[in-house]
Amino acid sequence: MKKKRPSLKDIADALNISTTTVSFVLNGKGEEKKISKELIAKVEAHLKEINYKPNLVARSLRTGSTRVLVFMVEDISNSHFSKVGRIIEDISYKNDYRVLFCSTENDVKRTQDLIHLFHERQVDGFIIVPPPGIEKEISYLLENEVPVVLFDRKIPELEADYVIINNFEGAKQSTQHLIDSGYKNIAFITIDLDQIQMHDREAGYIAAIEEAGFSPNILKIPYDTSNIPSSREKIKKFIKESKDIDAIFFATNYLSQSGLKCIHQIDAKLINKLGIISFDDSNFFEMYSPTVSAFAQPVDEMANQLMKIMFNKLKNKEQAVSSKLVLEGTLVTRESSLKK
Amino acid sequence: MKKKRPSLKDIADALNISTTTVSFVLNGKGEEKKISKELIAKVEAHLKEINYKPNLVARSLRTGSTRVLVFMVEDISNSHFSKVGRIIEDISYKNDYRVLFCSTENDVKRTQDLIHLFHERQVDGFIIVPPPGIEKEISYLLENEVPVVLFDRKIPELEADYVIINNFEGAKQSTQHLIDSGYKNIAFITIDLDQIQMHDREAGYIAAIEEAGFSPNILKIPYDTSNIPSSREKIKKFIKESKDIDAIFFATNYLSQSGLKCIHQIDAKLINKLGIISFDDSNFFEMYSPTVSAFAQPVDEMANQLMKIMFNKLKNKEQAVSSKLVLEGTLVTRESSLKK
DNA sequence: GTGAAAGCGCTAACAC
DNA sequence: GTGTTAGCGCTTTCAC
Repeated sequence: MKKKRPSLKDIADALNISTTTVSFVLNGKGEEKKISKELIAKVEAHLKEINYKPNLVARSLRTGSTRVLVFMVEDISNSHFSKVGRIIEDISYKNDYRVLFCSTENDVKRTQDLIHLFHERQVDGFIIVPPPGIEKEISYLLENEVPVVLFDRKIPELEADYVIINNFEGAKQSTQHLIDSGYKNIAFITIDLDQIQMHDREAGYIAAIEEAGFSPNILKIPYDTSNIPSSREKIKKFIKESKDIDAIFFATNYLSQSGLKCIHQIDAKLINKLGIISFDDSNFFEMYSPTVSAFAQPVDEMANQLMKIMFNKLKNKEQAVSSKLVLEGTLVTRESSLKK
Repeated sequence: MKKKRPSLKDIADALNISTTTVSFVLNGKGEEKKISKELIAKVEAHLKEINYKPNLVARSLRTGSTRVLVFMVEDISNSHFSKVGRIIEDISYKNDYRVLFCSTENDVKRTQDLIHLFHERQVDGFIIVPPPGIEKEISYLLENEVPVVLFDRKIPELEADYVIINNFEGAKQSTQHLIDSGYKNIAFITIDLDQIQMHDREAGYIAAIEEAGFSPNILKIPYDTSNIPSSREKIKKFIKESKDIDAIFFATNYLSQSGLKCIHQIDAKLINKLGIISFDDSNFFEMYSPTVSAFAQPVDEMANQLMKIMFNKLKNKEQAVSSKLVLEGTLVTRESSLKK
């Protein structure tokens, strides 16, 4: 026998008052609406007693707002993204928003599905790390005036707001740091993806290398989450075949982690001969032996700026204040990039 | 200037037909309701042209169903859970359900919030790996006849359905395998959590050890995601201080991974002297050197059974068919548990 | 101070 | 075959 969930009306009937009154009390507008203290107390007691849970679907239909934001990143298990996610979640909770997380796996089809799914369910805003090829869906959201903030990378053709870092500068500084430590034959291992942040990192590496009068040495791995072992093989082959390399700059933190395993598997002592630096920091790098240097993104600042822009959009739907932010990261030097 | 999103009514008006007709076509009931082929085609063309997206909040309010399920696990980045999650997602999609994933971090407060959040938003069903202390919320859901299936562990006091494995048997088999390989001094490293699956694994270990006439040697690590380094220290200390240990059985895959790092850090050659087996498999174990033996849960079968029970509940809300499943896992022997 | 009632966008029973 | 309409549970304007 099915117990129907109590509705506002059931409560109003039980208490012999109107739904309006119950609704006001429920939303903490009792005082404001000058409902008597006693009535408020009575209603609240009853709400608590029956453990009333409002139907948020109905509320959303009425108010047009779900108070839900989505945070779509490449891979939520990547510590860079999950750290930012965590801060975003905290800020949102404080402002009475919930956050749904999801991983796009950098796959357009999947991302499209996710965007439609959430848009149809009326989420209030999107924070997206856009995979290549997603321009159309993003413009669709923009046309429909759904708040969108891009993160980690921008889409140059699009009038969308974003918070990114200066990838070129970061990569250049990282490479320069290896050069300053005395390394002369610095390889760059990156992901073969046509995305602006990857191009910028590569360009930064090349700029530093050429300024120093060295020659670039680049390995590009296909982006393919399902095929980690084959990436490993490529990295191993590359390292084994280029015996003269004395340092490696990895373009992402997950590449660094794969790379470190490869280096270890080739020869347990090899890690002590190579200079290593990673773009993007990771908890793992502090625990590794040797500790691994990294170019760290300002996680806290990024999350805060992201939410500032998002809340601004949420509040002033009309007013299109364009916010395009390029932040600077910091070089975190640890043992792996000291001169060996 | 805000472009209002078109509603069913806008379409009906534009086409000079009723919302009913549009609704039927939209839901693929055109044929069934004997709407003329031409009209169907016309409506579909229009829907496509304006890129109509139904307001699923309104639909949910009307139908009482969101076609969303939640999958709540300890840590979605744990490969055991994410594998099951992936299969669940696939099955759900085929049945036109979406799945939301979230991590409870084994924290009651967080899990309560999550359950309320989703329940108020009217999700259709919950698949939950219950953290200790969550009994009350689960019974609340059950009382409200919300479909719930527990996973990975049961709550003995509760009349909730579940799909788990035979932890006792698995742990016993794993331990026995190490004994059969000739190890005599087998330690068990587990998590200090008052949860039945952990007790069962410990009991299985002890049973095998005592049958063989050996004595148990157990290390319990506090469950605390935020404090991985201190867990590492405990494991290292334990291994260093018990010089006579010749094998270790880890109670979870994440413990095994921590443990392997510890062993490596103590002495790179140590791994070749110790017998190792892990409860729960992981992709990582096949890549490691040596490859790591594990007691694998039947991921595919678990996910399928889980969804079978869930769909059964979803379809027959009334009929309470109790489904409590205890599946058997399989021992996957790899290099780490061969006699050294 | 409190209540009546409209309406958010959709579905589906019923009417014609 | 297609249209009319009630109603899902809630918020909020307006009336008293």
